[in-house]
Amino acid sequence: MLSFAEENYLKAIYHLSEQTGDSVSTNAIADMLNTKAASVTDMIKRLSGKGILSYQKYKGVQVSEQGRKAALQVIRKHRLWETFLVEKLKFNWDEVHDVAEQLEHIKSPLLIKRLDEFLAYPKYDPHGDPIPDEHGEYKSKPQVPVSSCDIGQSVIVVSVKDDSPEFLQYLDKIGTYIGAKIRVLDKVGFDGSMEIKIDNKKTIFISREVSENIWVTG
Amino acid sequence: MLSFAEENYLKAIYHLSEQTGDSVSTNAIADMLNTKAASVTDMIKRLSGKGILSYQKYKGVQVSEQGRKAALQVIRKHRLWETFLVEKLKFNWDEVHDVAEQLEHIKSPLLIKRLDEFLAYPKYDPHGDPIPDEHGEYKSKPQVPVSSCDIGQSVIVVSVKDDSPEFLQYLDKIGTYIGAKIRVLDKVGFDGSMEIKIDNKKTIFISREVSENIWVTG
DNA sequence: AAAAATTTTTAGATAAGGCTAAATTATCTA
DNA sequence: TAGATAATTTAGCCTTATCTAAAAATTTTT
Repeated sequence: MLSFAEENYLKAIYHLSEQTGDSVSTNAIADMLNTKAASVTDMIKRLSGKGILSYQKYKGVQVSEQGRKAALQVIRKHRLWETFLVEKLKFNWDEVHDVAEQLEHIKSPLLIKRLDEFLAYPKYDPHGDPIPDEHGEYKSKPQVPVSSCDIGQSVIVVSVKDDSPEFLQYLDKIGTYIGAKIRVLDKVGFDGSMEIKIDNKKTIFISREVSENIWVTG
Repeated sequence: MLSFAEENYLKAIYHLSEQTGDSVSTNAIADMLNTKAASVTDMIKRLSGKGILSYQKYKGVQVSEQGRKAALQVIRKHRLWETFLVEKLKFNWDEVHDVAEQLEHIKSPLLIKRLDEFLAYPKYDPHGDPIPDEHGEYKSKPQVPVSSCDIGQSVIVVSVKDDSPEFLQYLDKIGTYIGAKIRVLDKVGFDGSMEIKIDNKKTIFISREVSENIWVTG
């Protein structure tokens, strides 16, 4: 049984290893969790001792198969709770993260089973991310960042890669949501910004950073 | 902001002080929380320092007004979650306690506000206990233990004072639930047991202990 | 009211989790 | 390839929450 803190480390390390595909560095973990490298080293040792991570001094860590399964269960809980908060309790998608961060650590298999049932077995959370099933299985929709789309392309928003309140509130303001239609009107070579039309209504410019965080499907 | 452990102590002490009306002893707290007197002494000091309890060495503790308010908010959360689990997630009333014990510590005023709304502002939890509102106000139904009823009296079950799975499963087995009708057929002076008829159907004997834990209204 | 029993507190440890400062190892650069 | 720089680990300390054993205070008994 993992503690609250151990689960948070595991989740962060799993996400980092998914991004890079490679082993994860102590500093990267410290940055993500807003903690210090020394604390990370301590925790890495404990999680290695439990068989959750494999670790070589000074060489970074990798998530073991056992760790991967445990991480996916935490992610499953997080995303189910986010779905609950939005679908049932009428939270806005920018309000759910911190609460789900707490709820994901509740220990009760029955609770998660029933919650899943109550939500009618959702496959994606409010940010478009896939919800793993009880075996850790999930399927992602094929998707690419808007930044990689060509001029003239019309696409549908599938997920957002940053779920900070600031970014999500910005998306609300420009009328972008999961399922919205985006047409690429122009790309500015200079700074990578783009001109897009949303739902055949508003035409706006988005920065490169924004275009890299909105993911779409053809 | 109280920690997980502090909230648990406060809740236990509040419940004990409600029962006795008096100041609460270190040992009583240790018993209720399955911990040691020494640990209780430490925690009492910390909670006193925070103004939650008033405390005199060797003389037991009392809950301050500030402590009372904080305790009622934890109890409110606990009972709202229990209601959610039974009403929405189809938990049985004997399955909710441990999960609610975890959920009650989630910190999010918005979550509780929305949960309350989602449940349509329930006044009583699945065990018949009143749910305090956001100001800590609540009204208990007038009620007495079955043990204090007279032969021939017909009453309605309003609440149960023990919410251990064992007791609740026993109540399920004998067909007793919140709202059930009980008629007292006989009282045995020897051991305080009683013969009762439930919903005009089953006639059974219940022990004194059971009759003291089922509360009813005339 | 003194002795015995019980309750409560203190003292000293332990484990989880975190920090700072110093030491060590890797990596980059000239 | 040697120094410089950056990343990582170790060492030592802090806090929270728990424990056992011993000391002190309160109650109960005789």
